[in-house]
Amino acid sequence: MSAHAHHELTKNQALVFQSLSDAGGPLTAYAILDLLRDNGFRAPLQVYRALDKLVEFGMVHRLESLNAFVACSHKDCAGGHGAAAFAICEKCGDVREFTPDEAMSSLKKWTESEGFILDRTTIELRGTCKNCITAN
Amino acid sequence: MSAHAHHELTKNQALVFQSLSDAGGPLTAYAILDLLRDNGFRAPLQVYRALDKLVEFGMVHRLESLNAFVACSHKDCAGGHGAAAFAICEKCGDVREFTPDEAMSSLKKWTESEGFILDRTTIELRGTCKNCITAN
DNA sequence: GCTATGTGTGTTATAACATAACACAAGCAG
DNA sequence: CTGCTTGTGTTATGTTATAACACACATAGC
Ligand SMILES: [Zn+2]
Ligand SMILES: [Zn+2]
Ligand SMILES: [Zn+2]
Ligand SMILES: [Zn+2]
Repeated sequence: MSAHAHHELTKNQALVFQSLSDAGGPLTAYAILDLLRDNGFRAPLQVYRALDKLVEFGMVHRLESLNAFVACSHKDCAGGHGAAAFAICEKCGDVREFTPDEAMSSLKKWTESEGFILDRTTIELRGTCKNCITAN
Repeated sequence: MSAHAHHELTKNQALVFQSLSDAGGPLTAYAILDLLRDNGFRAPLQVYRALDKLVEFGMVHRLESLNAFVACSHKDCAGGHGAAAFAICEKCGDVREFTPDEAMSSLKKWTESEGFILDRTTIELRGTCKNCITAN
């Protein structure tokens, strides 16, 4: 058994999370809405409210530079984790999540020296992924 | 004289840049539009087109997590610089730009080990600034 | 039982952010 | 002059996100 208890998801939250997991990549709120119309979703708020909770739970991350959302890449992510970073391929749209521990410790040094209380961090790298380079 | 030649700004670009410089903080494109109505601006595109160029020149940075734009904090910034990071206070809206050299070198190590060609980087820290803490 | 409170939901409408498409003007290279 | 590039002005539209209101359900306190 996992050391972390899974959050109890409501029906809408579970549907939104499943859409993101199945997609295997980022989706906009409106793309999720279209995927879930057959499940009774009719309005953006139904998606945004579920996303708000999933982000709060740490099961979904928001990609600020894409205005999109992605399921956390950690298997059965239920409790969230430290800061996440994302490498976003401009060619194929692939998104790789990783944990930038060393970069975060450097950024934290800056915030501490400045007396800035850090709440959350956005780190997004735009570029070209390995596949898209070798494929030329 | 400066070692860097200043970009020749068009009238619209100069007006937009001046608005951002005078503001001393981030502005949305529509806020800039409102500021420049008396100067003949009538439509968002006039602002966005100027902003595109100013960002390209490196004189203005886009804050992804705010959908806003801010003048580069470097005095008479004319040629751009390496990656920038921003500490954004959630209380007062203050934005501090800094150069996260150490964090960038760590992130570059990751991209190189993954074969990811890095094009540009977004680093935005959300939290509470020193002033807002001491002021409680 | 029956309130009060909190959370989730459904719906309509609207706000906020960004781009498409077209026409025209000015500068400059061939 | 012609063709090209860059900037501009305008109208319309597309995309992302929230406001406001009504209702359903569960649960805690009396
Ligand atoms: Zn994650
Ligand atoms: Zn790729
Ligand atoms: Zn700068
Ligand atoms: Zn502050």
